[in-house]
This record gives sequence, C-alpha cells and structure tokens, in this order.
Amino acid sequence: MKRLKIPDATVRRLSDYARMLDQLDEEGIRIVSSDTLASRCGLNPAQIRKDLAYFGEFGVRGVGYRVRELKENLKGILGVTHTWRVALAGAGNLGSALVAYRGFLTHGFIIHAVFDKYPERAKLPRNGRFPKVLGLDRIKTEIRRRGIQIGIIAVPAEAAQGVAERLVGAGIFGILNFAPVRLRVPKHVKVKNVDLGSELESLSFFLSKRDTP
Amino acid sequence: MKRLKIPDATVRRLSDYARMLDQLDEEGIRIVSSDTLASRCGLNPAQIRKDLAYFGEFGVRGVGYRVRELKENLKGILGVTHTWRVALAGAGNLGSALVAYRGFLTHGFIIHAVFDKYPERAKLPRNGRFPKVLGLDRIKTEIRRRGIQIGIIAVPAEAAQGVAERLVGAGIFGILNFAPVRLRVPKHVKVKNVDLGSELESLSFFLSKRDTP
DNA sequence: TGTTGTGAAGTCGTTCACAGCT
DNA sequence: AGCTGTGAACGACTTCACAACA
Repeated sequence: MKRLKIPDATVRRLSDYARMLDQLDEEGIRIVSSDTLASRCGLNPAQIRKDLAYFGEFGVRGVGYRVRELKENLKGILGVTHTWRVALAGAGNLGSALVAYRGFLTHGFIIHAVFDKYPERAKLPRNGRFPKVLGLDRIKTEIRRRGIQIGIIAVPAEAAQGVAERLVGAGIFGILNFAPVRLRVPKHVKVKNVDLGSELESLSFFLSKRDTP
Repeated sequence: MKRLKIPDATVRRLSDYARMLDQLDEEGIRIVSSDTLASRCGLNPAQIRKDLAYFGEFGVRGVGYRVRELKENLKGILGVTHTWRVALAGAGNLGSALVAYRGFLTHGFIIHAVFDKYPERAKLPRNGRFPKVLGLDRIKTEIRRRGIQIGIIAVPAEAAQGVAERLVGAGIFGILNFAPVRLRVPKHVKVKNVDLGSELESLSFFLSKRDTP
C-alpha cells in the first residue's frame, strides 16, 4: 500500500468503479473480480488493482472483491458520505440550469446561496424551492454566515476571475468552474474546470477530419 | 511535420490557443512567441510548439507566430468554421438548459430537433425560438429528414444506451453524452463524455483529504 | 486453483536543449 | 540575436507477468 500523489485519472475512475459496484449490488452480485469489473468499465484489470492499491488492500486473493464492502470503501474515499455547502455565482441560462440540476443533490452538493451581478434579472424560478438571488457584493458576508465551502462559477468569461477572487476571499476552498478561463487561485484552493466549449471544439475537430485521413 | 495519432490533450489545448489568440488579436497584438503564449496559457513553450507541429509549420523562426494567421489556421483545424446540425435527446432540467445555452451557437452547433420520451412534459419554453419536442420514436425519421449529424444525450442514465443506438441507427456520427454511462457505439462514431457527477466526486475527493495528509 | 498485489517493462505525453532559419 | 522546430531525455501512467496467498 502506497501513499501520496494519486493520479487525477485514478480519482476519476474511482467514480466509475463506485457506480458499477452500485449496479452490481442491485443485481445481487456479492463478489466481483478485477477482470469482470474491468470489462464492464472497458479497462484493463491491472488498472483497477493498481488504482485500488493506492488506498489499501480491499480484495481477497483467489476470490475477488466483496461488492458492497468495496463500494462503501470507495464512497468513503471519494468523500461522498458527507454533504458540501455550495454557493453558485451566475444565474443566467447555465446557472439556472445548474440550480435545477438534481445531480448536485445526489452527490451531496447543496446549493445554499446564489449570486448574480444583476439579481433582479435572474432567471431562476422565484418560488421558495430555490435560494433568493443576491448581488455579487454580498458574497463575502453570506458565504461566511452560511459556512459555505464550495463555489460554482457560471458567470461570463470576463467576470470569472473577479468572482473567483471574491469567493476565495470569503474562505471557499473548492471551485467548480464553468467559465472558459484558467482561474488563478492560491494553491490551497482546488479548481475543477468543466469547459463545454472546449468539449464542443474537440468533438468538432474529430468530426471534421472524419473523411480526410 | 508529422501525421496521425494526435493526443487528445493536444486537441483540447488547441481550443485554448485559439481563445488566447482571439484575445491577443483584440488587444491589437500582431505577433506572439511561443514563450508569451505559453505563459498566458500556463504551459511550457515547447508544448505549444509541439502541439502546432502536428499540423504544420505556422511560425517564423527568430520572430514568432502571426496572431491572426495562426488563429485562422487553428479554427480551420478545429473545424469551427462550418456549422453542425444537432439533435438533443432529453428535455428535462439539463436538456432544457442546454437548448438555451448560447455556447452551442457560438461554436457552430445548431439544435434543429429535440426529443423526449414524454414530449408533453418537456420543460422547454414553448415559444417559437425552440424546436418543438418530439417523441423518441420520431428520432430516425426526423434526423434523416433534417440531415442532422450530431446528437446530444441528456436523458437519464438507464435510457442513454438505448437513445444512443437510435441516434446511431439514424445516421449520426458524433455524440455529446451527459449521461453517466460509457456508451457502446460503432467505432466510426465519436463520443465525448461530459460527466458532471464524476467531476463533483473528484472535487469532493480532493476536498475531503484536505486536512488529513 | 484462482485472483490479488506489485515490481518491471512498456507506452505515451511532456520538457529539455540545441540545430536551423530569418 | 532570437525564436521556431525537433530529436533525445525525462516522467507519468498503463500494462505485463508473476510471486504471494486464500
């Protein structure tokens, strides 16, 4: 068993494993080998064993992995057993979609505050199910008051860096960034970028050169 | 100048370069060196030169790259000079957000059709700006009739594989998949996954082990 | 016997360092 | 003199292959 420097790719695969184990569990399967799990995930079995080895010895030699046990272990490792307090900055099209997106909840991300440069223009449904939209100047006080840990940035590219700085200044330590910009933040802050535009261009690239090899 | 096997990471960076070059162009900058561009993108200069070398010799030794020229070249390579005809499957929360998302348009992705298992429940604004939502059974005929090339999957995980097969059967050759599933498709079809859930778990992981080193 | 855990080998992408142009 | 283009060195992640062990 090792420690330190877990590849980013390994962490992402852990999610996959957890999801597959959920399925296997529902199918009533108790034990699974790295071979079987690998073929379900479209990976090499050794990959899975190596990934898991970063965190401990979860298997039984000659047998395999106990599905439910491994699943629980992975969830613990991924930190999805507790919930996170989240603030959303940007209540335009994308932002409003994100507030409504149920995936956040199922992953333990609860949106406790929403900010926008123009709160009155915000496109969120104004019923009680969603937090009221506040101005960007309220970021620091609200985030502190509500003990928020994570920020989601869904503002236009030009505004993103400024908002990031406010969030960081308010004490946030994780950011999920949807703006097409590389944010500059102190190194204790973890940023995850989700850049739809670049995914689109990348798809576009592969499709363009389809018939011109 | 080489050919074949362009790393996925290279393609993604090409998007970044194009975006930076847009900025530089707006700032009135005519010429840029790999050094300058690299520091703007937070990369190693050699990386940029290597990336570009996959596609040709765009620079002038002793001088640098002509901003506008390189920008146009990159856009051509990325295939963002022409537009794509797109269909969206899934008109729930996420799907509706995507129809409204302007980024698709700016990248030349035009949504010409929207499908959902229950068209009448769809959450799209019903005004003329958005395509009418059709049942999943209409996929094949509509996609063929409208010459649609790309499908976006925003249906629940359980339904994703089935929808993918219908799309492929209708002649689509690119898929942008938002469902947390690895789709099985013929190899002439290019799939790009955008898995918010796995991004969240990955963020969650890094935050969990923040104070426990 | 069957499957894990892991050192060693292999592969792929990044960075270095310099020759080659302008 | 300065900066690109690129072979070679490096490093990181993946796969192999086998010893360890239930």
